[in-house]
Amino acid sequence: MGSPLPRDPIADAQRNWERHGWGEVAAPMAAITAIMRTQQILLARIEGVLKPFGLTFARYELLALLSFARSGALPMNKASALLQVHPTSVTNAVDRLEKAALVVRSPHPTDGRTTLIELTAEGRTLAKRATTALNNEVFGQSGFGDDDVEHLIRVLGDFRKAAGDFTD
Amino acid sequence: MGSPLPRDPIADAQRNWERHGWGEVAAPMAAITAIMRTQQILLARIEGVLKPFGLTFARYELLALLSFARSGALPMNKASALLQVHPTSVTNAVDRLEKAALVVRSPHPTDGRTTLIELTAEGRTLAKRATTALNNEVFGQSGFGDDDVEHLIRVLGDFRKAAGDFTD
DNA sequence: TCCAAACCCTTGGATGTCCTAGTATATTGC
DNA sequence: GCAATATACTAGGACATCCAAGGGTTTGGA
Repeated sequence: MGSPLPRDPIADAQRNWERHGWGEVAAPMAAITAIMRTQQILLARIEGVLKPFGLTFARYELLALLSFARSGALPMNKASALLQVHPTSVTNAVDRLEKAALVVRSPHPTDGRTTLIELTAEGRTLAKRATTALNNEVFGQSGFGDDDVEHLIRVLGDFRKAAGDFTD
Repeated sequence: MGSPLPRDPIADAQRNWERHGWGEVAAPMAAITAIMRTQQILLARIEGVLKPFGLTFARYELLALLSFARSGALPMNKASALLQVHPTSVTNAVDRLEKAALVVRSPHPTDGRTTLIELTAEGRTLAKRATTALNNEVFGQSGFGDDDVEHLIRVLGDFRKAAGDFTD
């Protein structure tokens, strides 16, 4: 999107915060802003790897989730809960995946309100290939050291738990 | 969006990765997924605080950036570079901020290609009020410990630098 | 039994992000 | 000096996310 900046804009923001008497919260502000930016970078990498497969991250996540379900199928509301996104986002993703013949919608056997999302054979194959690509090109080269990875998992796990993501 | 899950879905994903022979990259995958989810949570909190001000995070960031510029004005391309977003995203944000009379577009004095974004008095006031709210309600209660904040700033800073965000 | 409340999914709308052009203005190089 | 290249912004389109509403299905209490 652009060439590297001469200075870290987030560090600058932190200095600005301190300069304006908000020193107390300057560091958390910087950390949070860094998380936002890191997410943006990671998402771009992931989308870049998935593009050749005709997938976006949202669709890939759903595909991967289904591929781990014992039966290869999940109710939409279950998928929404596990992916932690709004139900309408799942509807959107399923619409597109279904058009691509990677999943199929089927009625729930006992609950007429519920719709099951089912992986097709092509969907399962594509999920596997996409996962391999992501593992090789993104997760396997994250750039984070092993210790930092462990630390991130712990710190962000605590944060997510405190935010009400899960009980455990 | 939903009640807490009984188990951490990211930890489950990590176990699934290991179970499928991708143990080498399971941890980075979990860390990256956690970053994505954490960003989602933080963004929701921030947007919640900004909503009463009629602002979104994208618009607030631009407003805050301008409020720190010495002259209260910046060329659009400069803003795009500093915020690390696509130029069209800045166009979009400026359109809306201008409709709200928080900024004004003005021609660059010497370069006819460039457009300056200028903070209005209301824009400056609103930026200040919104910043106070964010500091009190989000950054001041991030939930991250001081040590974790320092660690995040360092680790994510290294990551962003390696990703080519800045030279420094 | 039966109706109200709860739940599930979808549609429509608002935002934001990116990409791909297209237009206008500057700079460069011959 | 002028053409070719580079830069700056914007228009249009594809996607994703959320919220608000609406229609169908279940559940539960009177």
